[in-house]
Amino acid sequence: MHDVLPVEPIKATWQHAPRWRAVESVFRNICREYGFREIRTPVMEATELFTRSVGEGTDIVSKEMFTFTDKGGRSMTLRPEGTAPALRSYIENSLWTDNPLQKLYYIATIYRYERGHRGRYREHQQTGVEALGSSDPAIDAEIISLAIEFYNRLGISETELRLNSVGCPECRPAYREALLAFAEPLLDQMSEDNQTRFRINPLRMLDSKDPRDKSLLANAPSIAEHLCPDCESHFTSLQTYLNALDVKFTLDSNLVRGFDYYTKTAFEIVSPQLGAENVIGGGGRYDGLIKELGGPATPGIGFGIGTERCLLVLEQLGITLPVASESPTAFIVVLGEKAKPVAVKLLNGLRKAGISSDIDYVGKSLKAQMRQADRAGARFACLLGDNELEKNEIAVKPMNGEGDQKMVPLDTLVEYLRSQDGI
RNA sequence: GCGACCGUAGUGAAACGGUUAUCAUGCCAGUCUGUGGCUCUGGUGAUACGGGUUCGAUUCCCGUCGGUCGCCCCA
Repeated sequence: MHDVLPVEPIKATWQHAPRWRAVESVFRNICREYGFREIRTPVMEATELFTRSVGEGTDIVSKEMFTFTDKGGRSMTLRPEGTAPALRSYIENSLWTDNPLQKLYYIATIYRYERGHRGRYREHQQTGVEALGSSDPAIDAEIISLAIEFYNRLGISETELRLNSVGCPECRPAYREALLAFAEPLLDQMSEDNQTRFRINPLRMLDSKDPRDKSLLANAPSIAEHLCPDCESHFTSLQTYLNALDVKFTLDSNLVRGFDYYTKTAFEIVSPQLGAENVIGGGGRYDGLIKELGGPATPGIGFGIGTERCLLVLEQLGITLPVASESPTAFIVVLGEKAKPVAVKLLNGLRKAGISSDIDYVGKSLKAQMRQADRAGARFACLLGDNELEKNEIAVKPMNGEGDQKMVPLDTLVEYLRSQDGI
């Protein structure tokens, strides 16, 4: 876990709130342009939601959930992923009655109980989208191109999109059998992990990074050869759409993702800028999941993007996204007890007029107040002391060499500041 | 869940087992009796926590907590 600060840390410059806002803002804009609308769901859900959707045999459910019992004796879990909560909400609120196709996006904090290191955190943020109600491969392409466009707008152009089809309940069992038959005689030569996978989740054997496993399984049957006609044509069609959108991809028949609910399309996007944790986004189709969770039989597809990992890539690339200034236009410098109430009232007037402004509340000296105005990046320091009070004026000093200090009548300060360029 | 390494002012870094724990930066004040940035001066502020070894522990050992990096897996 980590803090995201208003000041930029020296070592981890990505833990800086303005950078997060910039990334989120790019994501929101793209989602709006692509016709996705925001959904917000609670950070915690009934544990059963995740055990049923993500799958009992997955690492996430078996060892990575933040689970606890609430005062009513119910088992609750901090969401370890974004899809299941969105679908739960879709079902509970019968969103399909609003429109048979729901295109949703979220920016959510995700929790996974695991050992952290660079790029992997127990608490992290994912931005994601879900399109519910369409089995058209064109929407798979839209979702994928949305993700690619997001990276491009951030300035992350060097990415690799890996694509696969993991089949469906029609064709996967046959493939599974073929794979088991191929692997069984080799089992005692494989890694311990893969021997476990053989029993729990055979497809994951393909994803092993162990060199022994890789060579043993090099000639294993490929899912591509076992797809049913429906999955086959969906996959082919998706590739046609991606080509039409000029989205480059690499077919990877070993790509198996860590959720049990995926059907047909599965993809992930990796960045060469990162080390061990190089996946900056991933997703897939989950045509059986909504029904499984108690809703109508409805196809769906979505992805999640790791905000922290994107920020790490940006840091690696030395990219700083433009952010709106947080500096005030005016900083009121107060001298003496008499001026304070006048200054406070003035400050309120400036703010009501939409002019960002600030003042000291810790009894700083004149010099310190000037320094604070400077460090805050204020465009004008407005000095109010006994001399000014006598004449009902205020001294307005530009901080960036925009001319000389001027005496301005108190009741025209708003007008004066507004008349300055750029305000 | 497994393994390796690391925890010193707010931040970033120093300190053969031995004076008052050093430096930079930040912050406060003075230099400038009513004017920011640049000087110079002063002040502020730290050994994660709990045990142990030792005449003496920031330093060595154990535990807890936290962090970093691998494995696994994922964003």
